[in-house]
Amino acid sequence: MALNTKEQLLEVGLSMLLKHGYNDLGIQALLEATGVPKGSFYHHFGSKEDFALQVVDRYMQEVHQGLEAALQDQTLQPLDRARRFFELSREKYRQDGHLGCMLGALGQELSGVNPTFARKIENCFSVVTRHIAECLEEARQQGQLAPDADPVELANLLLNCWEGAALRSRLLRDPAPLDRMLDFYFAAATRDA
Amino acid sequence: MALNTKEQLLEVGLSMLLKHGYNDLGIQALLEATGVPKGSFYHHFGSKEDFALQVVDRYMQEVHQGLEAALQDQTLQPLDRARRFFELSREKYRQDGHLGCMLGALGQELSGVNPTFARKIENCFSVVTRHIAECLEEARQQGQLAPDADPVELANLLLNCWEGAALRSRLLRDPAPLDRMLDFYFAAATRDA
DNA sequence: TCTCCTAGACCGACCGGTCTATTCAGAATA
DNA sequence: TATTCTGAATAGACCGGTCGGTCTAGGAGA
Repeated sequence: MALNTKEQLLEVGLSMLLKHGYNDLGIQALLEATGVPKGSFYHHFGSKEDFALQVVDRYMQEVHQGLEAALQDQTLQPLDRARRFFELSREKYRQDGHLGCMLGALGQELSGVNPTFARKIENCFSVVTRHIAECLEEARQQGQLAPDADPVELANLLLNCWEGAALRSRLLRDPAPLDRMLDFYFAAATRDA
Repeated sequence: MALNTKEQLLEVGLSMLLKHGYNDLGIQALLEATGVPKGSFYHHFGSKEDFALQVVDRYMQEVHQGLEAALQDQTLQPLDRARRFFELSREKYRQDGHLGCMLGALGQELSGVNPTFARKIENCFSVVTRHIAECLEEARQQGQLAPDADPVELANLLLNCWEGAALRSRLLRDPAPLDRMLDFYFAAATRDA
């Protein structure tokens, strides 16, 4: 049952962390929600911070699933693959109740005081942009983007703007800002291809 | 001294809130930093939440100063006025140690559980976009933007993307994402004017 | 004196984390 | 196969510290 218990803590912890953020999530509340006793929690995790970092890892597993599903889809043009990834993310946000992106939320909450988390989240962003940049480079080679376009910078822009739209979507509990942002970005990026 | 005490709490509270966020900011720490006794705090503020909401009001006063300084500058073209506002904001972030925008940080941290804050922050964003939209409408009329451009939507896009860049800037303690985002946005917005 | 504000001791609740006892599946031994 | 052994996992009482908030007393200006 050990694996199940840990998995359950991570899974329920993921949704609670998304809603409450880090500091507003009490261990006790998590244990009550899962029915897991405290001893088990501290058997599997060294501390609350360790736990949260592992939740982020789990979150990133899902992100990578989305990246793979979208960016490896050979039936789409490279640029459409990139857009597809964010549309998949939008659907995930919808399932979670329009709470936006956990990386953005934890990044904002913790990066002012906790360098470990700041590095962790920035590293996650950097990994995602790397994949997207590869995809955009392919788009550039196929003429979907201007020949002098910088895929790495374009990928960072895309992700950053997405995170801003995700914040607004969280505030409004409405996915509309996400779509508006994608429309604007892809129209702008392709205009002078 | 009453006014001074309250002002001091708001001012020091502003910088501490920016760095720590809401839940990680203890009343006690604020009182130690200001030398104000607890009784005074609860004389001026009904609760921690009330205090934080007033800090946001104070933050918005500064935002409005920036809006006025930039958007009323008749020596600039309308579109340059809008850009100027964000450049002023960027300079403010720099002074604060590249911690980004307090609205974005509090919005991310609290909007999952606290509807009062969610509404408050969303309202702040909405007020800012309204001013920017007016400015963009002027730009449209002067031919700096396409005749069929939607100033309200463009203003929301601009602010949302800015907030995303501000998050990344906070993570990296580096203003570069802010400038990249402005370059991209204004190039895109003006291209088909 | 009356009102506003300062002053800080004090409160119960809750926080993250520790500790010890117990359970239990499976390896080891015969 | 029956028994013992062992370590991982469960279980929750318990800890000191800190949290936001209350209360009462004192001081200052009208």
